[in-house]
Amino acid sequence: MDVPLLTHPTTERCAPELVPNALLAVDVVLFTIRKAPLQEALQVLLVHQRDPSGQDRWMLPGVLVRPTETFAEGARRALAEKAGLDAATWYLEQLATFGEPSRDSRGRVASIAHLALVRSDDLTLRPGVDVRATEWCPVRRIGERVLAFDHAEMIRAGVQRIRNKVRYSWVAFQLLNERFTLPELRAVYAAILDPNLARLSSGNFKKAMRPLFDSGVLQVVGRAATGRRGRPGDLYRFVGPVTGTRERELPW
Amino acid sequence: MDVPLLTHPTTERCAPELVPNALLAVDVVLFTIRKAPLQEALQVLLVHQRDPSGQDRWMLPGVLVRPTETFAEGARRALAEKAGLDAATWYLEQLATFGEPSRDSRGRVASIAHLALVRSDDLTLRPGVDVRATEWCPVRRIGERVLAFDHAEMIRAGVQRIRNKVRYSWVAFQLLNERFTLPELRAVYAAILDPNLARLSSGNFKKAMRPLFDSGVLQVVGRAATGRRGRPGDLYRFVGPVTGTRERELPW
DNA sequence: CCAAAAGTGTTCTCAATACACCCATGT
DNA sequence: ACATGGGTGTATTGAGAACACTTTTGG
Repeated sequence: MDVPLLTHPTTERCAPELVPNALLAVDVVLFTIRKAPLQEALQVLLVHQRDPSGQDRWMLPGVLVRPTETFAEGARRALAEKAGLDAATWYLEQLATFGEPSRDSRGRVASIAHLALVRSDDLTLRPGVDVRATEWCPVRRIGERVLAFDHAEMIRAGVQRIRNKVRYSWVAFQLLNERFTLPELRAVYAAILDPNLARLSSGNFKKAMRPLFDSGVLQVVGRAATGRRGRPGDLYRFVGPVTGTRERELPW
Repeated sequence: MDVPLLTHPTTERCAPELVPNALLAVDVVLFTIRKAPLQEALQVLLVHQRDPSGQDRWMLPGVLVRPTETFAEGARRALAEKAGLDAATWYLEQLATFGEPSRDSRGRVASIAHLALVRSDDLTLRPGVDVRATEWCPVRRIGERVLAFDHAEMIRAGVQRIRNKVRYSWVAFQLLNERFTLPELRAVYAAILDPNLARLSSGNFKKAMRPLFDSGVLQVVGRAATGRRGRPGDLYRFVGPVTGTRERELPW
């Protein structure tokens, strides 16, 4: 709630300047799809940094929120400062807030975890000043990493969120280039939901995307370059709103 | 993030006690189903209180988070202190965090909005010390109320959350008594999702609940009392976990 | 006896899957 | 030529909706 617990009706009437009781932070769970076996294609950005105990640990990129910036601005700044990424136009949404009283030894810290998605992986990671290293870690291998704070929990929440969201919304396109083929799109769904999905026939997959064609948000824009074996796929472009949702949710 | 932005490596090595930069609060969107026309059966708890500008306004029950309590504990305390409700066993989950830099004139306040559900409405509301009045407001009528802060937005988020969640999880039972009839259960779904759902035949509704009977989480425990017109329905009991989810999500 | 409400069973429809077939490319 | 992978069409199955029918209560 937002009303002072000051039971003293002293400085009533207008803005009595309350005393801050906590630290606000943002952490970002940034996912991308990278060229790897389907099982490990979905990857998350980690940074190697000193944690409060003085140990070097893997953690999510994050910063303390400035007094005048929004959470979203803070999240994008975290990607810029920690990994040299310009996330100005990337998909970003709030995930959940983690604030167990004991989560940080230095005081009460509440961290607003965010989920971010980036198209393709042709990015150059540039570790920030206080960052020793940056890396893409396959989500399936997160268990092998020891993460600082409750960041493992944040990543779990992020995976759960994107697994749900990809089934009823259009966020999958945020993980693809401007122009893409249906097999590439299928690979995104397979990497996020279920590798077995790759075995689904291409015809049935296209039929599942039928509503998108009918509503015109998926448009043919050419033919894929010829380089791999077999017939090259058609190229498509997604022209719908980022926040759009499907009428019927996918059955997988 | 959780690492100090203190670029000075002064007090490095262990817990340098950071300076709080914000106020943490929790607000609760408490829903219940009350005896009213289906359109207005879903209602939310509001309290009448003085806001920072000195005006009396309707708002959600909320409190500032204490240094040693969790967000959930704070949320339950808000219901206790503002409306005299013992929410110790009620369903409660985090919704989202609202923290626009300008949302409170008194400083940077981040409020972690929570969603709570309570079975039935045989509760006695007891306004807290700084509360002028408490009331259940039909969600459909929220537009008529002028709410403090961004609490209208919080309620929108709460409605959206429960509309989604009721379709793939078992939270609907949190809005019913221990023993209930299928028509009562149908009324809950109709009140939350779509009043037209009440026209769905009882047979089809039971078929939609088929998986719950098969898995044994819905058990017959008797026959409803005879008082209304028509045949009384069977009484059921829900014995599944609160956090359980459906395999297949409801088609409505 | 009739109307109203709860519960049962059957039919119809439509969408998801499986599968057979056609097309384009590299070897 | 043929294997590989993309794309199109058709048949089959299974779940949801509509509806007819039985049961139990109050008027």
